[in-house]
Amino acid sequence: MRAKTLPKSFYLQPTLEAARELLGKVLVHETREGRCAGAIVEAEAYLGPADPACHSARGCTPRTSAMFGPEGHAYVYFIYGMYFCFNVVTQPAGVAEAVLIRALEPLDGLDLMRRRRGVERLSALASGPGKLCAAMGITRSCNGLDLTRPPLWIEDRGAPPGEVVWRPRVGINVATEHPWRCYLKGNRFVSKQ
DNA sequence: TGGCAGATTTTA
DNA sequence: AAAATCTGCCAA
Repeated sequence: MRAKTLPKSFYLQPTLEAARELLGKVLVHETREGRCAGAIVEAEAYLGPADPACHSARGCTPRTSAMFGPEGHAYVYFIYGMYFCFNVVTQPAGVAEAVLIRALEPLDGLDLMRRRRGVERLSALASGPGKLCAAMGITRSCNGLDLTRPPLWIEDRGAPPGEVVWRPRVGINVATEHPWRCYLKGNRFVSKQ
């Protein structure tokens, strides 16, 4: 089956549904170093100002402005002094919700991903939000990019995603009671089962 | 295999 | 001061 880039309209759906629909889709990044890609196997929904764990709950700031922008664009932020996290904006400009991509199954450009990470094991390359950004070469400069075209986009390669489970989100200290993290059951590339 | 400390810098 | 994290080290 030929790969199809997800159209902008894909991102305009309730954020929880977008998170589930993103599982199995393929994130691709092209840089001077080469091209790499991975299938999304784990994601978390962040549901705007009413969700205290969502960055937009503290208003629009220079850091979070991309989440307040149009759907289908990237929201990338820097965390813990050394990692980046990659999100997909899922609502129109002014409605600040997003899906955090938490883990990928590496598909293309495996050597490049290994080099960037300094790790050999395939299952350790992108099994976490910080790891996948390092492996894919996603940094500050990707913040706000339109995900419907190069150099950073998401495509559908027609693979059946598999069984989806919902669990509480990880790495947060508030609103931990909601099962807004979804992943492919039993998948070895997920950050935490 | 699981828990914990340390790394490191941006943000409000 | 805390952060939507990761790694290495230690114990069991």
